[in-house]
Amino acid sequence: MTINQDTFTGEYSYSIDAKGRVNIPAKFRQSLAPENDQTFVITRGIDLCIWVYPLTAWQIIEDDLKDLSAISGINRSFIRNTVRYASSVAFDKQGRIMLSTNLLDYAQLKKDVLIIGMVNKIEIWDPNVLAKVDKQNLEMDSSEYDELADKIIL
Amino acid sequence: MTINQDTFTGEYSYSIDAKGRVNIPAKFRQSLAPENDQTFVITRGIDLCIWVYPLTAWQIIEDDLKDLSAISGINRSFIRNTVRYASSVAFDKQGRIMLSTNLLDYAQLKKDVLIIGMVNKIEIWDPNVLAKVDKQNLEMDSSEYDELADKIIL
DNA sequence: ATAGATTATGGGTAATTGTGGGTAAGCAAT
DNA sequence: ATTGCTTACCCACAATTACCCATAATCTAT
Repeated sequence: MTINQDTFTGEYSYSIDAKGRVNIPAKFRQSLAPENDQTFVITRGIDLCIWVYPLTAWQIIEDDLKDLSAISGINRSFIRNTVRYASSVAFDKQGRIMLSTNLLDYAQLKKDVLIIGMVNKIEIWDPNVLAKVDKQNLEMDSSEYDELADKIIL
Repeated sequence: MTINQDTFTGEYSYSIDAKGRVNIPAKFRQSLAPENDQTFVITRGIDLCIWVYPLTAWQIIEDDLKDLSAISGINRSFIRNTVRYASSVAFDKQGRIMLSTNLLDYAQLKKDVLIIGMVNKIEIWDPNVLAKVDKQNLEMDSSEYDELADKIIL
């Protein structure tokens, strides 16, 4: 049973094969709405990871970007960096997608990867890189964190 | 007769079988509202235990998380840490759910477990770990406890 | 107290999943 | 056109998971 259409949770460890393919966890594939045509959009994350969106979710992001004024320099560079590395990929019969060397290099991916559901998108991490980021976050000021936790009652 | 839909009380002792399955107490299953489709969401607790939510309760948490913008770094790490270890599981014809090795390790579960109703969610504990936590709490200053007593009238 | 139903737990089998590799089709450069 | 390289589409297999049935223990109601 899936939680919701086009939403993803959980952490899975997978491996990239010699051809640069990774499996998308079966649970994630099953929760992908049929309108997406078994297609994701992959791009650079803000963190050192790869972001994976359902196709239709990405289309909405594109529409939002269109509304940003191009006069602001910040807007232009934000648009450029978000869209620049994005490409759509359908998964094959075994449920795998191909990752470009560009994205592999950016996220410093070798063989083993962690795939993490981030509710509306998916992240693909190198385990060591993520561990480092986790550690940094722990050392950060936690007051903002507590504020968030106050709003979202577990 | 159940007290309320999607609320859980009481303590039960169960065992995990060789395949990593635990039975959800019949009383808990019966009080689970039909909208949940016999499905729970299991994740790491803040304490060293597993938290088990009714599906619909978890969906509310997810919806709140969806409203957080991924541009803020603190939001990203909050979402990641909240959702990372969560996955949905439906119980089988015998009323059991499967626990991932990740969660089993985190909660230090061996064979025997204690399943405790926590009103809106369920906790799964290793008996020894829980005993240790109970003991620590007893040794703590009881002033906070008294504050709570003001708010909730038993 | 007894019979019948329900519940907890164990195990067998079929289906799914993750992973590896093969081969043909497309593309670029010579 | 030919060569070399990359990508798309198959097939294969081991391991895991889902689904079914069985049995013993416990509970329920008369």
